[in-house]
Amino acid sequence: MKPHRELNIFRKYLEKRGLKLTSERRALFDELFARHEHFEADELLVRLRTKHKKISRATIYRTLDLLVDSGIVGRVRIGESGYRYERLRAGEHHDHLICNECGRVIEFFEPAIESLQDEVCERYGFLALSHSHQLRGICRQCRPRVTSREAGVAASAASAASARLRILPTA
Amino acid sequence: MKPHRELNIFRKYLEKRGLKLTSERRALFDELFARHEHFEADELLVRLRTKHKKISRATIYRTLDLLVDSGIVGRVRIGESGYRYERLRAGEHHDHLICNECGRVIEFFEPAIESLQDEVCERYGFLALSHSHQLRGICRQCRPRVTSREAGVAASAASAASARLRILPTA
DNA sequence: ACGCCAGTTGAGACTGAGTCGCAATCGCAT
DNA sequence: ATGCGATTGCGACTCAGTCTCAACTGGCGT
Repeated sequence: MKPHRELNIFRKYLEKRGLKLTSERRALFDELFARHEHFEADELLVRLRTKHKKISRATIYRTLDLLVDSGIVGRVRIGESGYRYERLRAGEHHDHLICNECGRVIEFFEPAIESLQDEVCERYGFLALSHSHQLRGICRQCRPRVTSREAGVAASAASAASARLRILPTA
Repeated sequence: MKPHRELNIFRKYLEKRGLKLTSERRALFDELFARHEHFEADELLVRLRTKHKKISRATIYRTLDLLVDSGIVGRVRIGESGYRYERLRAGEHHDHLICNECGRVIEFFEPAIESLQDEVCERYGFLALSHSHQLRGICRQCRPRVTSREAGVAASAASAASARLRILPTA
């Protein structure tokens, strides 16, 4: 459970470019690996403020940048505004199903999609460096609630959606 | 070429909910369908400011909301900040390849990916309402330039990337 | 163990994108 | 032409994230 592995990666990352493992960076790292898989910058700020020590917002963001750069943490654009961060297990990769109702984030991995992506890239001579793939909608838990609540517009949208399974191409 | 079709959709959309086709909405619509496939809100603001009439930022955003809601225009989160809009040809749908170097946006459509998505949703009992799928990297045109410029770090990243075609899972 | 100094921090000003409230104005059905 | 609900522009506001800079500190060299 102890994130020895990640800490070492981070340590080495810092060392390699003459950066320091300050108490703030350490505290942030610990908080992050204490429990949370997904989190937002301000969430961390509050959490650290109340629990441990006060760390300025600037430092949170700066440290998060380092963690992202070192590959330990991923930065995702989920939802309407701002970023969301998530721990990255080395080598692993996944995409997201995001519930518009409860905000739940479901991770999924579909190798076949990945290889089709590769194919698309080849087709266009495109060298992919990263990708972002999210589906937004209603999760299993929220579906009963939603369909019963909004019988009108939403229901027709929902039924149309279930026929084609994608209706409002957000991207 | 004249976007009669879209104008009518918009007109009907407004009518249906007792909204008005004001000169500002009309100007925005025209500008949008004059040429541009992809654009940003501020781009429109500037364009309209200089060319035709002055339209406030608030109105730009408000009108864009209507256009998105009416299904004529799509709102995409591309790049680091803010939104990007694009005209939507009815029924069509596509995803994006975005070049980190030149900003070029390549549209692609891969039916097989779409149906795999549907499958994933089914697996999780998830009702998809929209999706967003983007690959970031280097486009064909920029590849020679980039690899020659940055022989070191970038090159190793690039070669690693070409082996697996995705390296830094951004989402 | 100590000192040094590049790297780091916090505070708060700043930015950019987008939203809001409200008084003045306009579209359009009658 | 009239009336009134919809719409506009303005500017103030929010929110997330960045920047500046003086004060502070980790950890290498001795």
